Amino acid sequence: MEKDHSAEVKILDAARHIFVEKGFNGCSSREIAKEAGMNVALVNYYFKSKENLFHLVVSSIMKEFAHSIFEVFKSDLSLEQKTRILIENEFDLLARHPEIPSFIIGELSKKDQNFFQCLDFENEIEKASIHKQVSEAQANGGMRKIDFVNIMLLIMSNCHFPFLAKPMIQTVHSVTDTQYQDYLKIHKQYVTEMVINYLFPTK
Amino acid sequence: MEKDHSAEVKILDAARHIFVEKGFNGCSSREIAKEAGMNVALVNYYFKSKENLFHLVVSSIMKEFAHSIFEVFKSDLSLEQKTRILIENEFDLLARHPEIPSFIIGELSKKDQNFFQCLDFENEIEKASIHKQVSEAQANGGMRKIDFVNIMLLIMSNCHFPFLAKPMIQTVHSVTDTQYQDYLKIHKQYVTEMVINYLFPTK
DNA sequence: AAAGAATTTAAACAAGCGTTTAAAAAATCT
DNA sequence: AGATTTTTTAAACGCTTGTTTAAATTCTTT
Repeated sequence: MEKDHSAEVKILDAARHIFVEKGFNGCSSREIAKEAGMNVALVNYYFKSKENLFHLVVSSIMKEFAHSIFEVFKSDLSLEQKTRILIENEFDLLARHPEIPSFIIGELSKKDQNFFQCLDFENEIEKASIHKQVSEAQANGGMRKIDFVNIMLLIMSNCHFPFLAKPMIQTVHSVTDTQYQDYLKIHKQYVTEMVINYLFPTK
Repeated sequence: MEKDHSAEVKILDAARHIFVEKGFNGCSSREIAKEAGMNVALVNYYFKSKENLFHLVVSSIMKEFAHSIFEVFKSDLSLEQKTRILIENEFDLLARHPEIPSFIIGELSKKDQNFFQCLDFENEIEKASIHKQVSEAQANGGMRKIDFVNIMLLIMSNCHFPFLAKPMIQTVHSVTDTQYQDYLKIHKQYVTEMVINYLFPTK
């Protein structure tokens, strides 16, 4: 028999919203249940525990963000084009979910690291055979010889940090939300140019 | 009369250690008091409330990091040299306190932004007259014409994110602590070269 | 040494926490 | 329609939270 999922989904949506806004320790099961319009006991009825619900929320968010990256890895493009699209996609995705990076960073720093190894991103990277494409490009001089981890670190640093540091920058430089949007828009262009120039120097 | 500060300092040190490790909502006043070897009531006797103690801890941390930056701003060097030293200093400071960025980012995203405006960084920036130096360098073609906020965003992104993303990268790429240290060491060189090349293109 | 102020303590406060229970309500099946 | 299972509910569980109180202790001053 099929059960009606609406209660489960309502709780999951509310949990995602509240966990992201306040963190695991910054909210209560009752608060999540209230936002979902449900009784407190239903949280544990459907999801066993607050911790388990949190685990599900974080996993689904990380999969969403990882999917966006792996789609580009798997596409049939040059590495330079992949880099451009990667930056474009990250800025777009982050503009739609600007609060996610600080949530992930903040929560992941408090939990043990083995907590999310089940997602198995290494397998996905392998399937996209992006390592091979990088090695070949570096062998024929089309790309600067840098380890793949450092390449991803360079790209992701420049995409994610502007969103992570938004509250910081706004405090330090007295910037409004609208002004910050403008900074982000032009910043994407700077980042693209800087990273491409560095990774593909012969161009 | 002078009071003995040892109890106050012990609590402040314990608070900094535990707040940074577990976040404001991730620890209790009793836990802080226990680490300081004091009675719970002393936390409120000396610091009025947990929130106020937290405020003091965050302010002192942010001043420490800001000081390191303003020292470079105020020095008598070219912008290119300042950029090099800024990156060098940030990587060194972060290597000594790798858990601070994720603490600041994680906690600042949950609190209201006016919370820390009392630190008045804008005044410090003004005193260092860094804006003037940038304008002049950009006028005579020595530096790419980018707003100061975007310049700082470029530099800080590449310094801080590698420390923010450490748990993430280690999960995704199965990297040990020692291996990650090596990635960081070489990454500092990449970042310096990339940022300098981009901000001072004629060199 | 006595008096007064500052510090430290154990105990208690109400409130909120995650989770469980057992009964009520709704839905499903025969 | 009656029986059975699934979903929802209110209430309670023991425990921890930040904070306060009032008594005990230590220190300082006279």
